[in-house]
Order: sequence, then structure tokens, then C-alpha cells
Amino acid sequence: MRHAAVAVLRAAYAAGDLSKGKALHARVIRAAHFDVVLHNNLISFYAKCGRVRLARKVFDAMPFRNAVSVNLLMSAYASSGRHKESFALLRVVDFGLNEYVLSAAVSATAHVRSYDMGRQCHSYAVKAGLAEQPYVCNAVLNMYCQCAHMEDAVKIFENVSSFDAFAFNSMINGFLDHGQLDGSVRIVRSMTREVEKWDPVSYVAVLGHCASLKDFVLGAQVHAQALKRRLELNLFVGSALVDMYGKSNRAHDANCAFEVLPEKNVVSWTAVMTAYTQNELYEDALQLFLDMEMEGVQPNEFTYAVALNSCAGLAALRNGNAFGASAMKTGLWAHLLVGNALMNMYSKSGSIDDADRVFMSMPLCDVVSWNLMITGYAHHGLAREAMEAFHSMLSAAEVPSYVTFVGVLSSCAQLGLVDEGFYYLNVMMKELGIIPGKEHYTCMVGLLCRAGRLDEAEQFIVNNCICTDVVAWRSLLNSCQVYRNYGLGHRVAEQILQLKPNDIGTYVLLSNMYAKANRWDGVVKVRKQMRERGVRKEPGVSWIQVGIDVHVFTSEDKVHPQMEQITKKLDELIDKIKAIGYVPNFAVVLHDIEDEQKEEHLMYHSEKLALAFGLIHTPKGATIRIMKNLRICDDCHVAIKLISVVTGRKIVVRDAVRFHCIDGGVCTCDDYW
DNA sequence: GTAGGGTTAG
Repeated sequence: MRHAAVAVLRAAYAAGDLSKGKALHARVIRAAHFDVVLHNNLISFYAKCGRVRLARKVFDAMPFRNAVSVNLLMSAYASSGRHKESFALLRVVDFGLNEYVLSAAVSATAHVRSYDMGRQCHSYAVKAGLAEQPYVCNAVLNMYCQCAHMEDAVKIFENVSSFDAFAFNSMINGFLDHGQLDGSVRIVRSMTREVEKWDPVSYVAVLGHCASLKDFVLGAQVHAQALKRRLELNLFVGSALVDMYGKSNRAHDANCAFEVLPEKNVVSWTAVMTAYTQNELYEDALQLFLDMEMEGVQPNEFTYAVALNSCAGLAALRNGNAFGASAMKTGLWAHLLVGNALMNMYSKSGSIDDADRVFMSMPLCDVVSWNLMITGYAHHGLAREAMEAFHSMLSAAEVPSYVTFVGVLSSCAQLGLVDEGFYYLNVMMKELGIIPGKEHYTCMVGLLCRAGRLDEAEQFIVNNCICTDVVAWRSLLNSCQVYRNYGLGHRVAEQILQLKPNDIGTYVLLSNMYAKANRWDGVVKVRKQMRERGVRKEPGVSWIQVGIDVHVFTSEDKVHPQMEQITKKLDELIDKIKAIGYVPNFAVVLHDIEDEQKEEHLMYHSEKLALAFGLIHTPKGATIRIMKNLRICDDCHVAIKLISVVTGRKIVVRDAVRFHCIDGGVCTCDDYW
């Protein structure tokens, strides 16, 4: 009976015929005597067919079971991701665990990241004398890696003499997952020496290590080794290669690794999209999304997140909206990852209200969501709202992170809350043990500058060893410009130009500073210096989306087909704002041109062209959103504020650093930028 | 009739 039945089950599985198996099941139930092995075969059959509930039914109906029955059901649960249920099965076991069941139990605790349960299993293994069993030992080692207790993992790793690739793989991934790159460097080194036979997972792990370190040289060597064994065709290894090249800023190589894959799945597609996005090739990433859908591959939550991040990079609000709607239809919208990506997209596209709306509707949120809200408000010049969000975050018992404090400190800076800023820096360091980074120090410099305490700001830079940080110095120089402190400004600019010769941002700030202080001799000097050193301004580019099209404008570029209309509109606008006090600010013109040309030059700044175009092509009262690659210039800032008055429009300009939300002649940047 | 680690986000 048993042999025949097993043969039937095997055939039924091979033919994918579930009903044949069920028919046999019925006969087994009617049979006079109970056979454990046969019932185990039934469990195995249902499990292989992906019918875990039926497997469980068989299990529950058994008058007695053995270790194999338990193990079969546990692995069925594990392969469908139901690790808690797998672990819970131990409660019905009324006999001692063997090495099979024990390693399944340990791996369940590893998946749910339960250090406590994992440790209990480990001590059980020690008492039962099973701790040295290779599978148990590896499972325990892996459990400690997953549960972020690398010190326990290291103890096991060091005490066992002979290891296969498995243990090395676990150790590398454990160190990588917890950001301990020095640890993974050690393991990878000894692995290249001691482990002869790498398995495919080893390649994936080592490539992940290379990706984290952006170690393209080692990555390419691993690639070469993989080629010898034709492993570049393996979906996992291939995706890891795509990721490694992408993170090493080699989008083209990433694409080659992708193209070579004979079978592509949603992960490999998403990996190559990610590679493009991380290298700022947003349009290509979005094109890949379309290609993927054409191939009939369904996007998952990661794919949507990457697509939305590309939209964020382009500030492509409409496309982002479309992806959001599409994610809503597929039900993937509720994923944390997608919600966060949507918030990010709205925030980077200048639509902070929409970001807030998404945040409020998210079923689950995490520290990243809170950070997006806080930094989003801060970038939009809404420091009060940012601080409110921060306090709500604390009330919600979410633990602030490194990024949280970047938002908090920059909000304190915007509000001129010097004491609060230092208080929060202290909380961050003392209470949360977060080591402040450049971003925090730069915020503190900005904080002191905002309060007009420029000398203290300079001292702060010197005292905190961030003298080599151009961003910190630039923040100080910016304040010198705002406060017209050209003595300090000149010194600071020298300092920056020593660190980064020909830094165009510095020349612009310096020139603006002299202009604001009415020091025309200074402006002339800066221009001369630039000419002598051959420094050229990067062309300003602005873009605006109208309908489904993105219209791009470069300064002085007159190639747009509707240039005539745009010029006419601009003339009109300039006349109107001159009537309410606009005076062109020639100081921002860094080119050596005649005075009479300067007004025309200013008029053709890319943001003004984009704005005029937007005013022509959008309905009355609609908000206009403009993106710019550089920082908005002082003249345009003044002009756009006045244009918002004469047209009654809300105008949002995203420049290289922040948002300017301009409404009724007032900008959220408070003219401090 | 039984086993483990892996790729995509920030």
C-alpha cells in the first residue's frame, strides 16, 4: 500500500494534479491502519503544491507524529513566509527535537528577528548536544547575524574549525545589514583565502559587500570569477551585479549585467531601474518601467518606490501622481515603502500639502516617514510646521534619527532659535548617542549666522574641525552676503577657493555680497578674477511641466518655438512690476557686457522664461511650479515675488537647495538664502 | 517521507 501510494503522489505532483493527490488522501483516511510515513508523504505532497492549510489538516488528523512530520510542516510554513506559525508548531511536539527540527526552529526565530527565542533554541541545542551539528550550528550563527548580535555570531564563527561557504555568507550579510563594513571586510578577506568553493550565495554576499563599499575593483574581479562559472546568468547573482555596478556609479555596466540575463524578474528590472535612478538618469529609469510592463512583468512595491524616486528627481509631479494612482489600483499603495516614496515625490515636487495628505492616510509609518515630513517642511521654509511635526513624532513614541535632527536643527536655524538648536544638538548626542555629522554642524553654522553671530559661526567651524567642509563655509559666506559683512565675507571666500578652486557658487555669493553693500569696486574685482581664472558660470536651466510635456529653458536661450509670445508676456510683466517698484539688479550679471545689454540679459534668465511660459499656458489662479538646476538669482527672486502680486498667482520655485513658495509678494525663504 | 544563507528602497 505504502509504495504504491507514494508512487501515485509523486506522479500527481509531477503532473501538477492536485485532485489525484486528494483522491488518494481520501483512500488513506479510509484505510484500516495508520501509517506515519504515508501521512508524511501526504504532508510533503500538499506542501510542494503550495497548499499549506491542507498539509496542516493532514498533520492535525494524525494520531501520532514523528520528527519528520513536524519538520515537513515547519518548512512548508517557512517557504510561505509564515515563520511565526512554523515556530508555534513546536508547542504540539511531545518528543525531543532532533537536529532537523531544531535548525528549522532556529531559522524561524532568525526570520522574525527574535533574539530571545533564538537564544532559547541555542541553549536547548547545547543541552541536547546538538549545537555542533553543522546545520544547527549554521542556523544559530545566521540567527545571531539576523538579530543584530554580531558579537555572538563572531564567537560561534571563531570556535568552529571548519566552515563551508554558508557561515561566511551569513557573516558577511550580517555585518552589511548592520552597517559594520570593517567586519565584512575582514570576512571577505579570509573568505577569498580560505574558502575554495564559493556557492552562488557567496557571490551575492560579496557583491553586496562591494556595493556597500562602492568597491568597483573588487566587484569586477568577482564578476570575472562568476563569468568562469557562468553564474552571471543566475538571476540572484545577476541582480547583485546590477546593484553593485549601480552603486559604484557605473550605470552602463549595470545595464550590461541586466541585459545578459536570460530570464528577468521584477527584482532584476527594479535593480537596473535603481541603478539608473541612483545615477540621476531618471528618464531612463522611467522608460525601463514602461519596458518592464510591456514585457508583462508586474511591478511590486520596490518598483513603485524607484519610479516615484525618479519622479522626485525630476520634480515630475504629474508622472508621480500617475504612479501613485497606479499603485493605488494594484493595492501596493498601502506599503510603507510606497507611501514614503510618494511623500518624498510630493515634497521634492514642491507639493508639501500633498505629502502631508499621504502621510495622514498611511496605515503605517516609520521614522523615515516622519523625517520626510520634518525635512519637507523645513525645505519649504515652514519651520514652525517642521517643529510641530517633530513634537508629534515624539508623542507618537517614534525614536528620532540622524536625519530627523538635520530637519530639526535647520528649522531652529530658520526660526532663529539659537538656544533651542544647541539644546537639540545636545539631546541628540547625549540622550540618543548619535554622532553629529557635517550636516548637523552646517545647520549649527547656519543657526549662528541667522542670528547674526557671524564671528561665533566662524569659531564654530574652526572648533569642530569642519574647516575642510565647503558647505559649512558657504553657509557662512551666504550670511556675509545677507548681512553685507564683506570683510569677513572676503576672508571666507578666500578660504573656500583654497579648498575648491574656481567654485562658481562662491563667486556668485561674493559678487552678490558686494552688490548688496553697494561696493561696485568689489563686484568688478570678482568679475576680473573670474575672467583671469577662466571660471565660467554653468548655464542656468529651468523647466516647467504643462500638460504632459516638460518645457526646458536655458538662460538666454531663444530656441523655444513660442519665444515670441514668451518675450511679449515678459515685457508686459516687467512693465507692470516696474510700476510697483522693480529695479533690475545688474550686480547678479557676471558677464562682461555693456550696460544696455544687461537688462535684456536679466530678462532672459531661464526661470523668468519658464514663468512667462507657465503664465501663458495655465488657467487663471493655478499654482505655477518651476524647477531650476542652480540657485535662483537675486534679481529673479525679487521679480518673481512682484509678479506673484500683479498676477495673483502662487509660484513655487525649486532651486538647487530649497523651495521658494512665493505668494502675494512674500517668499517662504524670508529672503534669507 | 526531512535542512540552512541570497537579489530590488532609504
